[in-house]
Amino acid sequence: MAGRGMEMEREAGAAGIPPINFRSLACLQEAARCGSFTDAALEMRISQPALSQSLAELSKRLGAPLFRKEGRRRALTEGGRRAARYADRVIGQTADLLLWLDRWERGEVGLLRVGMIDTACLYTVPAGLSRLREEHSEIELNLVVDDSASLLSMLDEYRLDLAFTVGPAGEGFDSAPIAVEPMHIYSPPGFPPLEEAGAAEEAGRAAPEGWALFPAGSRTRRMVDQGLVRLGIQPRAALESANPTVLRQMAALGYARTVLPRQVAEAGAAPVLEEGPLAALRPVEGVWRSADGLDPRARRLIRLVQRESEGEGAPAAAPG
Amino acid sequence: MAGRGMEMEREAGAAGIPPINFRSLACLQEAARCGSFTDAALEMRISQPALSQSLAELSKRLGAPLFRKEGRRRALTEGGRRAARYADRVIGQTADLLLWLDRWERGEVGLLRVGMIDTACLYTVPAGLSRLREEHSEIELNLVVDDSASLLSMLDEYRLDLAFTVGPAGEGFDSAPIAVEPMHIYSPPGFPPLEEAGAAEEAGRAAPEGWALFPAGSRTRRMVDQGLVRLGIQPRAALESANPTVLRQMAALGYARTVLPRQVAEAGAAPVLEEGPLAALRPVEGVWRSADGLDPRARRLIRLVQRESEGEGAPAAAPG
DNA sequence: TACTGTCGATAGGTAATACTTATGAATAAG
DNA sequence: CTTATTCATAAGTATTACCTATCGACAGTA
Repeated sequence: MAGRGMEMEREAGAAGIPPINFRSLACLQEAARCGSFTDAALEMRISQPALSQSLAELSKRLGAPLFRKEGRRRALTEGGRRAARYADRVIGQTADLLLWLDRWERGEVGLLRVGMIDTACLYTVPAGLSRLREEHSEIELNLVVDDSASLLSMLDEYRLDLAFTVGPAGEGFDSAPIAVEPMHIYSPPGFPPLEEAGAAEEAGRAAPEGWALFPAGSRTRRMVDQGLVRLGIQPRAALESANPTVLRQMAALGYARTVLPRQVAEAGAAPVLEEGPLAALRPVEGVWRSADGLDPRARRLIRLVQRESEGEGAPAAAPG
Repeated sequence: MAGRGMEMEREAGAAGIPPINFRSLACLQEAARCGSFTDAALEMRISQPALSQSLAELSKRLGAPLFRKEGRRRALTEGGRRAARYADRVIGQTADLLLWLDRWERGEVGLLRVGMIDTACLYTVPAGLSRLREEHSEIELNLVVDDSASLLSMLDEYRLDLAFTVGPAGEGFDSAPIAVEPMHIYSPPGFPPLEEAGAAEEAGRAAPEGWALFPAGSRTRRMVDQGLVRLGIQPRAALESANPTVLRQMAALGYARTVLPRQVAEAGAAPVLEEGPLAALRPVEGVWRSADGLDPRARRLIRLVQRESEGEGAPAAAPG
């Protein structure tokens, strides 16, 4: 007893299912259809003995005779007919699975879990999402709106396949550029000019007007703060919200200055806010785990979002 | 290019179905259930590398990744989940098939096509048939009533699995004894005694009374004719019918003498016929093609028929 | 930081399978 | 009786499945 080490005793392999090969099921199917082993073998492009042996093996493994001799031909027994119907079903289901998997690989079906920041959800992505639903209604969408940091951790925990966040994404992620949003300072009408505000700070007096800003610690807030510093402004946050619409509303009501992507600021019915200088250029990216590569459905969405926002933001480079 | 002769070009093997092995589906099923390759391999009683490779092969053949790396473990992809559900279905159906085939082999389910001659249907077999339907309601019965010769040719043409006929069955058939029916001459009350009839024949006069007999050419008729000859009788057939009830009725109405199995003759409400001498011993047998062996369902039926008719006919020997 | 245990992948080798061609036996047809 | 057809068997090779041994990656821990 040389060779194949037999340390492991094998008794009830798997669930008692014998090692049936799909080819033998296809053989049975063909043989049942053709009514002849020879023809079935021709049809399957294997030799007649191969088919013959395959069916003999199958019969042995199923533990029942599938054919009986009838003249020099072989005819299905009742068990054989049943097994053939079973083979039809199984092969049909397999073909279905293969078809689905193929379409899945191509990104035509399946689940796509997308996270996005508010402005992406409000302005950048929805046109692309609509197109995706039009063109690929069989892609099931799960949407999450949150801030960039949360989205990235969800991505990392495999709770998302794709996130539209403020770049750069960082270690372990790949990304495709989607848009660059210019963020300007917006003031309510009648507010004192910005110069004066800066001068007040310099003179050691408290600036009279507060700011409505993204939450401290958020990516956007960091960019905005840096931009304002470059402009010589040290803003006092009178209100913080992750919701840019809230910020605009506060500014529009005259409570505070704010810094917003232009799209948000201009979204109101009337242009109630006065656009000040550019404070930051906020890059929005489509982000995914580099370890797993870009999900085909996500790739489709990114392409559609880029196409829909063409000319609006940055010139989009093709993803992944 | 030595070895394996490759005369046959292979292109689209079967229906494009790759050679998937059921073991690999069971591997997928277990891996999905356990959430760990190692545990799944233990569960399946194969080595971890075997399972790992089996899944890699499966993935390759299905043409889609089934798992993704998640830490040092592997987690199902969406395609993997779908494939796992598919594996569940297929393995379930296979288990069902195996179960059915097993019960089929044991003769507990399936189709049984039985042919029988009139008297068998009327007296010999029905008790056993009832028992079979009681004990094995999942055996589907197809019944045919015809004469022995027709039944045997149906048997030969694979249109029956079992026939109860007048023996002996002959070449290519096996049989089990069921009963031996004594066939007597039965005369209507008031008919001239048999001696006179025989004497009339001898004297060259036409016998005044005719006979109601089984059809010329039938097995039973041949036996009856021989029996009557041995009794010195050359019967004139006034009426022929394959239906023994018809023969009895004709005799009961006083039109003719007849030769019937005693069961048939005594079946009428009142004993209107007078039993004469024994003309033949008709053996009834359960018959099947020797080439295919006795169908398990047929075996069950034969046993039940023999048990039910115990002591009535011949002592029954166990079939095949 | 390095040590250590766990999980899965890879390498090398053997057994089991699946297929090939060549040929034989049984049946059907001329 | 001869010939053709259909499937089974035999002998040999390629492919597949599985084993043991070992490695690399990761996570927990000192």
